[in-house]
Amino acid sequence: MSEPMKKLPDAELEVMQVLWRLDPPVPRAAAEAAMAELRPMAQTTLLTLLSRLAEKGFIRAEKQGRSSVYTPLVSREDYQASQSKRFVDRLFGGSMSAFASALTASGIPKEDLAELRRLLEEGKL
Amino acid sequence: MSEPMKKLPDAELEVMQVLWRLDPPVPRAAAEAAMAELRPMAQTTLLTLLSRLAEKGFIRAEKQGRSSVYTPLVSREDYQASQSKRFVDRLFGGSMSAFASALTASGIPKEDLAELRRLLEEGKL
DNA sequence: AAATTTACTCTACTGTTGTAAAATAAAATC
DNA sequence: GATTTTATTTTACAACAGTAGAGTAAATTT
Repeated sequence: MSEPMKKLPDAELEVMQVLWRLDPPVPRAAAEAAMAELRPMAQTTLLTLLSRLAEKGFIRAEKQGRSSVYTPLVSREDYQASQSKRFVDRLFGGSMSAFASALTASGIPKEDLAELRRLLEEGKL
Repeated sequence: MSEPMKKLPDAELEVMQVLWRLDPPVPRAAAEAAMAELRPMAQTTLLTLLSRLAEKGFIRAEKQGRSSVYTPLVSREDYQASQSKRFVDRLFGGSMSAFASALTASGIPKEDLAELRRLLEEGKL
């Protein structure tokens, strides 16, 4: 599902991650606070990124009183799924053996990979 | 291993993929031919990308007679491993359950995911 | 209502990426 | 040795990305 979804630039993805974590619609102040504790960013920078995300159709911005609230239009799950496909295709040409090797050598803790394996089992495979 | 490895832009990664497939050192003409059958690209565009990769330390360029040959300095495996870590961290915050869900919903064939699971098992986990 | 604060939008600037023509240099051919 | 071909480097340039100051408009405070 949703393969032709554009990859977001790093800074925009960070903003999406913040929005996804909060209850929509997310007031500007809440987004600002959450972003601030993630990393320092000028208010206007955040606003620019929110505008760009809205232009791209990833979020909707609405005036709520005098300030704005933001609602993700693309779910985190859909985005993660589409980017996972993209990642496996682009980097491994779809090769699962290459992918598995990379994960094993990635520095991701063995316990985590074991958990991933378990989850893949449970997940109807 | 090798977490602090910079992500390559799409076009440069395509060139690396081509180089990785061939026996090093790769003559310019061979790279050109391999790239051409992957997708159309002006010769000078390829040369620009090779220069940029050399600047970044991903490959070494040497004069062999009148033309150049190129040798990857970063292995495909190392790059794939570092980017896998980066991907899981950035997109899933390290959450294996989110990662597993995304893979399941990604459109990657179930057989492939089953194979991945199997490979993770074999891979000492 | 003047001054201040708040909340955005506009404008801007630097670096990166994708792309390739133009310029240069060296070698091969006429 | 003059000309053409080949190989690479330079230059170029638009779009995108990261960042944030300046400007503007509306609301709040004095």
